Amino acid sequence: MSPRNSVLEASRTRQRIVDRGLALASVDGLEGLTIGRLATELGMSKAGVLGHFGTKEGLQLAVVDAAAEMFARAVPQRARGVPPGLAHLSALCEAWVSYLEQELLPGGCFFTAVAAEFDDRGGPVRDAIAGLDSLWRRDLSIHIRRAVTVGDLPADTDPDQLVYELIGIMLALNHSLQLHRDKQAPERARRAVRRLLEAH
Amino acid sequence: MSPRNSVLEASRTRQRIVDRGLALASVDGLEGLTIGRLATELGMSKAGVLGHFGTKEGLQLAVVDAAAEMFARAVPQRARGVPPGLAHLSALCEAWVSYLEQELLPGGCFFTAVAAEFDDRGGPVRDAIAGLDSLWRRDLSIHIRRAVTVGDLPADTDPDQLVYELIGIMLALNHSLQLHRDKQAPERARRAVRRLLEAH
DNA sequence: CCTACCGATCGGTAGG
DNA sequence: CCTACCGATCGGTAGG
Repeated sequence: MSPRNSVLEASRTRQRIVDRGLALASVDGLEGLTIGRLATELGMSKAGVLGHFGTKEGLQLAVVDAAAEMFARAVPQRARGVPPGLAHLSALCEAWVSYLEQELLPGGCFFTAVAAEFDDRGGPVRDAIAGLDSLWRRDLSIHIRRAVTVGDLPADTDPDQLVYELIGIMLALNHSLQLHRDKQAPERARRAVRRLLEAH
Repeated sequence: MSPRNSVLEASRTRQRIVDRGLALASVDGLEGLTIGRLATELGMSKAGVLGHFGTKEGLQLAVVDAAAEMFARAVPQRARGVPPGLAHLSALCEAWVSYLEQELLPGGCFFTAVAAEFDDRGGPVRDAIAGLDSLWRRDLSIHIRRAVTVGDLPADTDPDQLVYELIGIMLALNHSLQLHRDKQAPERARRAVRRLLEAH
């Protein structure tokens, strides 16, 4: 009854596949995400799923893209109206903490999971993940330097060091939430961020 | 030529399997660790490998045990001679940083990788990982409290908060090393630890 | 978007 | 510790 869909319907189907794939991959990883399971859960055939992406790697890249969009909406776009400097940096961190706290995906932060998974491999998927992480680090670094320029942070602040420590706080947050279901973790993260930004 | 080995030979074979399994799992995860590949790399049959552990889950648990032993040798046992208090805590952190810096396993820190992998599942493997992580957190917490008692850290120190932030530093270290091959990361970690222990 | 199929590999078992 | 095998599932293709 539903072969040969219109272009619109096809793109809607593609979106459905990617959304479900993102949820599955956040739990089982991008390698554990299988075309067969995705097809079953969506009530489709494997060929129907695969047709939208060509190969499994194509599917994985589409899922990474979707995760990046979700992160962008939840964190940097939330802080858009906030004026540059320490206020903006704080807003970014707060959005970041609450993004992790909300657990929008069943398996916790997608990027933490797939970064650990693709860490030590080569290929386009790993490159996409590393590239997005680099972009985010650069984004953070820019806001830190802006806060220094404005005078909100001392002139001898080392932006890369601060980026490093902020990332650590968020990695620890995801770790505590996922592995120990520790409900105090978000508050610990906020305290750590506060202490870090005050100390500098 | 080699069926029916002696007990000693059997335990040696088992150790060979676990060691290789640990290296493979640090790269591909505990689920990506397959009996077939392990057998091929060791020049054995699949049944020969599986016989030592019964099931794949048994193999996974044995590998987790081996990783815990490796970590214990590299970190807490290194700090054994150091007197309690801040000195001991600092020694623990330095051993921890250099354990990650050395990259004894091809895939980086085994526990970071498998924690992210088994995060959101159930079962004995997840429980083993979470249990070991809890033990290590408790160990750290004890040394922090000891440093408070001795007067090396202020009386209002929150041990769990400090544990949280130390773990973040080490997670960020592994992340930077594995995803970006960042050679400055160990020095950043050391600086972060120093700042953290001085601030308290 | 489907059915029908491919070779390869998975974890695991029987039997020796 | 081996050979020989099991059903299930993997990613992917042919053809419509």
